Amino acid sequence: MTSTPDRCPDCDIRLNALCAGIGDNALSALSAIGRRRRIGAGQVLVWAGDANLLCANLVSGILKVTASTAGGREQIVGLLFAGDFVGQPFVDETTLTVTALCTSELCLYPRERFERLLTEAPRLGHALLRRTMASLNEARERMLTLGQRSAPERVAAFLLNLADRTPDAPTRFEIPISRGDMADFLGMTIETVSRQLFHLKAMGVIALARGGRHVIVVDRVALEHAADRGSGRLHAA
Amino acid sequence: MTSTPDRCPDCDIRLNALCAGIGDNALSALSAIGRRRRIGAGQVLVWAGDANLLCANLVSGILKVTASTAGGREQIVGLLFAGDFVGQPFVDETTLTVTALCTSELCLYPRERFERLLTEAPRLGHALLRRTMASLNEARERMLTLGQRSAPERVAAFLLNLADRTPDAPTRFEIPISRGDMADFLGMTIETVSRQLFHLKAMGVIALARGGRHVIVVDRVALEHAADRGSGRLHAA
DNA sequence: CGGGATGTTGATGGCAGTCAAGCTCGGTGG
DNA sequence: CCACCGAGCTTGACTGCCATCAACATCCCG
Repeated sequence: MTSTPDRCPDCDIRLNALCAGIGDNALSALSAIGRRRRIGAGQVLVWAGDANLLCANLVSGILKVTASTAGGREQIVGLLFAGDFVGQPFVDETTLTVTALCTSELCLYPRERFERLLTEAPRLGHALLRRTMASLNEARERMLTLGQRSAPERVAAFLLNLADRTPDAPTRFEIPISRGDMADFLGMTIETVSRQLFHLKAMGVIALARGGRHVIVVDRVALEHAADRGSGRLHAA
Repeated sequence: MTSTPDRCPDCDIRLNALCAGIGDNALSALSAIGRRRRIGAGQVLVWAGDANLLCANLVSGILKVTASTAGGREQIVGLLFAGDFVGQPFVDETTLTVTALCTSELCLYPRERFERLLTEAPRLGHALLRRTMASLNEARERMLTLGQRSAPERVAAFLLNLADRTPDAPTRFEIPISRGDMADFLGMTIETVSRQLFHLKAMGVIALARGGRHVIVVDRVALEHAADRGSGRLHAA
């Protein structure tokens, strides 16, 4: 028996993941096809180009979803946190690579069985639709950033996003990813990321600690201003 | 009577839009809440920031979906063609502007009623989920382009996409949007788009006609090569 | 045929990428 | 406890791509 159906009730993400509010039948069906797996930092869960066999819920940890060009440049197209859904239903060959940024725990589902469940359990499909819509909106917001915003704007907006992700302590937080990943996420280079952070620090907008990983927002208004217009931008008409 | 239920059978997009394969009950329910509307080129269907009242199927024409910065710069986050779904279910205030690029015909649904239908008609929800997943994959592909690809790569890839969209005549096609929209789509300026097209033309990869709107692909292999690596790029390791 | 919108071409400059050292910090072993 | 080591990060110098500004050409429509 790969699944212990009664592990769900005390699962950390029971209430905010896909499994929430889908009804008892769907939940036990989902539980029946799921199995837990833990993967270490840097390990790859799915390679782009592989047969698409897996979907999952991320129980704990952080994953990056990346696309890359023929030339080897990499773009992080999504960061996944505890409770997020992982995978590309309805696609036969994956186009994206999924990598753990830190030790992460997953609840894995065979893709085909998960898809079958989607047709059988409408509320599960509905819950996934909501999540997918939200991901799409997020992706579109990021298209705006990648297409139109300057380097200072990108970094400032990124920090604001992180700050808002920590509702209890919005002025002190940890950057959960390396400079390199930050660069891949924002569509720029490590050096430029570093310089922009330094610039914000020099302006007294933020302070950095713990090897640049810990951020203290000193002047939130200035940070918001930087996110909207960048430093070297023309004023709006 | 705003709806004529029997208009569906001879609708142009009956077979490839959301309405396909959702069952007769769902179809007539959808038909019952839908009403046709025609909008002219340049007209705005939805403004970002408005109350989110509408969803729709695009029956004919082309729509652009745009996001814009506080400074007024605009990014096209999606282009919609006949059969595509329009709107953001589950969101109360729109963040995106939807504009017709040419005279377009829509089948409009009040958002709330459409959402209710989603819970009542599982196959409709499932069909929308598939479409949304596809849109998300497309959005991610575009994030890669906007974040990592050079100007020559972007333009070449864009032309290839258009070519592949016309299965019957993949070497001769019309660019359905203006240079300005192309620039907003690709995250660059009108001038750069123009120059890249000229460059491809000068290299003998494409030919242009009808005021630069009509494209003939002369050397497909070269175009694919340009899309992967750009002209001025370092060779892959 | 005229005028406005759309697209092209040219000159210039700034932003961010590239290449190359140096630095910091956390971990390890002496 | 301290010296060493290496990965990750910072800083500097330089280059090049692409945005910007500005004319000019072309197309389309009345």
